[in-house]
Parts: sequence; C-alpha cells; structure tokens
Amino acid sequence: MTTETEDPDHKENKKTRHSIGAKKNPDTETAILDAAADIIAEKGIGGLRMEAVARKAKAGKATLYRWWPSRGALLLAVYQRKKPSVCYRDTGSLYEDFLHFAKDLIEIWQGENGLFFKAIIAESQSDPDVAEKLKDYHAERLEALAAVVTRSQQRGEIPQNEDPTTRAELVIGLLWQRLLNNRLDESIDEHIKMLANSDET
Amino acid sequence: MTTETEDPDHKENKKTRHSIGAKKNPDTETAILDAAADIIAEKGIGGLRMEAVARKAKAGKATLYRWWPSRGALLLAVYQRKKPSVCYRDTGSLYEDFLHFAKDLIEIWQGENGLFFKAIIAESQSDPDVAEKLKDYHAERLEALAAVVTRSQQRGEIPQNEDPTTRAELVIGLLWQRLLNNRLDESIDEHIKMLANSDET
DNA sequence: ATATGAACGATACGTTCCGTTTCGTCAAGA
DNA sequence: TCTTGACGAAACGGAACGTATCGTTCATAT
Repeated sequence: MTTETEDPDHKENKKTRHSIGAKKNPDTETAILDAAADIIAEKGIGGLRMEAVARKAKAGKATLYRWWPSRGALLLAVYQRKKPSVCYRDTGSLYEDFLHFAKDLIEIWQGENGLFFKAIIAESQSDPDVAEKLKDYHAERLEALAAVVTRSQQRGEIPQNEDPTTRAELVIGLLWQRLLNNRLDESIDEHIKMLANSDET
Repeated sequence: MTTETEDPDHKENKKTRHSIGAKKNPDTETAILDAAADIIAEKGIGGLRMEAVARKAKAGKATLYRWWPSRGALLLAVYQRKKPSVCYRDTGSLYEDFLHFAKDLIEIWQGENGLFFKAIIAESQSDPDVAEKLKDYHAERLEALAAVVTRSQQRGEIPQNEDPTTRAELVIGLLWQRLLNNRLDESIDEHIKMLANSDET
C-alpha cells in the first residue's frame, strides 16, 4: 500500500490554481512552502524531494524551479517562514542572561528546528548561496547576544575593554558544537558560569 | 574530448587485480581509497561518486559496496587514512598550550582537511554511522585537550575543582563554529586569553 | 587432489530524482 | 483586442544509485 505523499483531501482544495496573469501567484507560493513543510515533517529533511513538493502542492516543477532554483533555497525559505526567535533577556546578571539564552535556544533546537538548522549547515557546504545566508544569520545572532554582553559591561560586571562579541561567540560556539554532536541534553551550567565570570586575574 | 576520470597510465598498473581467496584483498582497498582521494582532490568532496571511484580503481561496484556500504563510510575511511593530528604541547602555560593547539588546528583545517571535516559533519546529518564515528572522534579530541587543562590545574594556574573538559569544549566549540562559518582566518587571541585565564572573582 | 566458498572485475538492470522543455490555458495590462 | 508571462501537466534525457548475475581466481578444508 503505497500511501505516497499525495494528499487529495487537503483542507484547502482550491479546485485548481491557475495563473493570475503575468505575476507570481501568492497562493502558489503558500501551497509550495506548505507542501515542503509537510513533507519535512513526515519524512525528515533528508527526505525532501523537489518532485514530491511539486506533486503535493499540485504545482508544476517549472514553477517550483522558477522561484526556488535549488533544494537549499527552498529549505531556507521554509525555515525562515517558521523561524522561531530567542528572546534576549535583561535580568541584570550576565550569567542569568546567558543561561536563559542558551536554554531557550537548546529548547528550540530540541526537535524539528534543530534538524532544520543542522540540515542548513550541511547544505551550506555544497550551496554557496545557503552558506552566505547562514553566515548572515549567524552574524545577526552573534550581534544580538553581544548586546547582552555590552549591557553587562555597562553594569561593570566584566571588563569594559574587551570586545563583547568574544564571549558571545564562545557561548554560541558551544551550542553549535553540542547541536552538531547530538549532545544538546548535556549540562552547560559550568560552561556558562565560566563565560559569565569576570576573568581579571 | 571527454577526459573523464579514467587514468589508464596509472603508476602501478598491476595488470589486473584478482581475488586472493576468501578474504579482503589489501591491494583492492588501497586502489579504492587512492581513487577516492584522487577524485576528491580533482573535483572536490561534493563531486565524489561511487561509480567513478569503482571505475577509476578498476574495481567492481559490488566490491566497493561490500566494504564501504555508503558514501559516508568511504569518506571517513579516506579521511582517517590521511588524518593529520595536532600535537598537544606542554609549554607550562595554558594560554600558550591553547593557542598552539588552536593555531595548529586552524592551519590543518585551512585547505583540504577543513573541507573534509566539514563534509563529514554534513554527511553525519544523514548517515547515523558517520554521526557516531564523528562523535567518537570528537570525544577523543576533547579528552586530549582536557588533558592539557588538567596539567594546568596541577600547576595551579586555574581552579582545581572544575571539570577540565569544560574549557576544552569551549575552545573546540569556537573552532568548529569558525570552520563551519568559513571564518577560520579571524583572530582568536582574545578568545583564547579569556579561556586560559583564571576566572575566580 | 579436489571440492567448497568467498572475493574479485565486469556489466546489466530497474529505480529514483534531477533539471529542462514543451504544451495549452488563463488573467492582467497595454 | 492582443501581448505577456505565470500557471499545471507531462514528457524528456541524463546521472547516480544500489542490486543482481556472471565467470574467474584463489585459499582452505577435506
């Protein structure tokens, strides 16, 4: 019984979707991204096939390739649409801020989002376009966390003459490493404590 | 002019390679790993095809699949055969030890080895076997660097009541992050300094 | 001496997925 | 009205996959 990825009884069966003239049909975009997300949820990211996306979205492959010329591009689009964001706290303690950030991110990464992110990192090795967007995304995250460090510096918790991104990068590096090694469940308290402490000798 | 990946004028043209009985022929193993390494050097890791490896090694696909059942397995085998290793120094200063380790690893990763390692990380997302071996490899590296930290603790440079792997993990996490983001060229001095300092407040 | 069993190179096979192309249809804008 | 360009559908050639089959070669056990 080959259930396949078909889904004839889809909720919004808009009969047939046609051209709406000489411009991109937003319904088509939605249908395609929905289909891709569904397939990923079903079969995992490694099981995402362009043909299956087109079939499930009832879209032509030509249409699919017109707007998302590669698997990586499609992957990124799906991820960005559902991208959850960590909220950067301001508890008055760098340790607490770091810890909340790290735990939030770990929680987000446990499950589907982590798989997504890992797949994007993997894809970035062969797709320069994905690599660049990943780099931007990372830089953005890094800067946001660096702002937390800057606040700590302003409070006088840690030396003011250091680059705030340094600590931020160490935090994020730890988390990347844990994610890619499937060790998100291990403790991070000691690490965070070390990174939150003043290190004047 | 389809040059192809053929190489009829290979240095050691042992006529034809045959079975040596009911056991793995080491010549075959060598030929296959050589072929894979050559192809990777030529076309990059993403251009490694099982069929091309078999063709170039003058080996049957069945033989190839018998010993390396997946692309990832083959990749790992090639990598391990050429795996360069960092030497862990003992300069009497944690900062120096860390810095040497990091700079050595960065130098190793600049170029082909970095591509290899990234490809293996990428492959580990879809191949559980590769994932496990990567995890082992990482744990091994981590422990070796933790030994450096332990020596520092014995010298009294840093507190003795902390887990030595904590600092080691932060160092390695930084480097992984840099590798995967194509930012190996950026400075790490400040980071290392921070991780080598005593952090008693 | 001989039979068994396993690895070998070679090759053919069916399958999946790729990315492109062609086709007729449809709607918006000129 | 007529042109333009997006749309779904379908078919295409090609690449690489992983499996199966073949006869050969050799070590080992009988």
